[in-house]
Amino acid sequence: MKTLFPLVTTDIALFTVKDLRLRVLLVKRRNDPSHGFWALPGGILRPDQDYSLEDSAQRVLTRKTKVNIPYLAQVATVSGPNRDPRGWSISTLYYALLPCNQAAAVAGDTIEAIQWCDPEIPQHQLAFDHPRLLEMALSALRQKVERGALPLHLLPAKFTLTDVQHACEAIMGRRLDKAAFRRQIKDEPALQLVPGEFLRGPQRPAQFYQAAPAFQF
Amino acid sequence: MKTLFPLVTTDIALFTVKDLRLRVLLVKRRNDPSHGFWALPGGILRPDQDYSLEDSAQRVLTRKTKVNIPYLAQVATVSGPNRDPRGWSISTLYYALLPCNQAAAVAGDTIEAIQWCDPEIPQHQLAFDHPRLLEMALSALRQKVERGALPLHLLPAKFTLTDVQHACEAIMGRRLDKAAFRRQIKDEPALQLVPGEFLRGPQRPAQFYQAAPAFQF
DNA sequence: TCAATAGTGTCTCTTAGACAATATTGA
DNA sequence: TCAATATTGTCTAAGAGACACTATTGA
Repeated sequence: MKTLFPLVTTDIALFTVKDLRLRVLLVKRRNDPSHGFWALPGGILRPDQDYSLEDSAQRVLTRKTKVNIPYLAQVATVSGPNRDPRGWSISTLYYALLPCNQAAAVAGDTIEAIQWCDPEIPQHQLAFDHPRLLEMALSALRQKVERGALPLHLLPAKFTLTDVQHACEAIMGRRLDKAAFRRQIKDEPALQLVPGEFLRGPQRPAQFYQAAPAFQF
Repeated sequence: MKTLFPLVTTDIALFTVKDLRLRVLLVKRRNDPSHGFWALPGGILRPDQDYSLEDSAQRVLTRKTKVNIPYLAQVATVSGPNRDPRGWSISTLYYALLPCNQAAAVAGDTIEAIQWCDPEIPQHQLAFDHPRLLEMALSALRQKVERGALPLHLLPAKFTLTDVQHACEAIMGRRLDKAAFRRQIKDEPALQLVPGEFLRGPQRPAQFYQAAPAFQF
């Protein structure tokens, strides 16, 4: 009964930063619809297994990519009779952040391949309305950082202030002024100095920081 | 099969400004579940009638209150097995704006009564998770105005700059500085001066403005 | 010493908030 | 003229951006 119950799904834009560049995870679909097309990872809600849409997104992501995600944020819900060939459907979109050092995702069930792509220069034609979804997710992430949130979920457990700045620059797609950036985050309670720990190299050592225990992006 | 298909609904926080105070529309439910309780207006998605969730919200609102709404904005989608006694459900929340001079809504089908209430001092115990939904909707509306958007949908076709300021003050719940407010909106393309038209009274006349044709909140 | 990056200081310009001054009407 | 509200001007403090300066290490 396509017209009685809509298809309820979640889609996730999983972001990471590799080599100072923002990347989003795309998957190549093994099954219909859109078999062989690239898309954002996503899947159908299972009320018998999921406690919420966010829970469903988490489960779908784990099954498709074998990675566990520390942070999910809801972006929006799209809907309509034509966005999925299977009929009237709604999809709740999330974006997620993954530290670069955990981004060794592998293809899981129902997936032919995965790839970390530049979210602004799509090298694949995306299935369904996923071009628009990716745009919405990136925009939501940027707005959050624009408003001063620190994307610490993209970083390893210990990081330098320069690392934080580089992550923000990768997200925003532009260079940030070092002094202004540090002034902004100077009194940020999310940042905890790790006493006595420094990143060393052939230059002045950089103080290590960590996310505060209660930190939420 | 409650566990196979979730119940898909929309809920709407419809705001207006009466006598310089922000008000939200609440309805008293005539049917189960939560018969006799007050709640945000909302209803079940009908894929055979609705072209989108927003369309569904619009339809539900028209049926319940006999008012047609010029603006709907999606806030978020909530979900889970326990938020509605009928079983696993999802609800997409919208907020909407209605000009004060069109706020003569009447109770429609499935509604016992309606009331315009202070969204911050609930005089009724709300059904389901609607206290939280109302809080989310109000917060989303305030953030939008905080970022400089002008809630012209709350105003009649022609209005003065003081009217705009009063609407913003009602939403934000605090007084705004007149000079600063006018500086901010001075070059706002959404505002069009109506030449030669003034609000007159026992004081200096106030210039009338209207929303630009392409205006979207 | 030098190269390289960390971290800080300074200057300017913009803007928000507070507050005051001026403008224009009807009565 | 007066009361009342519209509209504009001024002062100050805070913050962002640009840029340069100092600090500290390994080699």
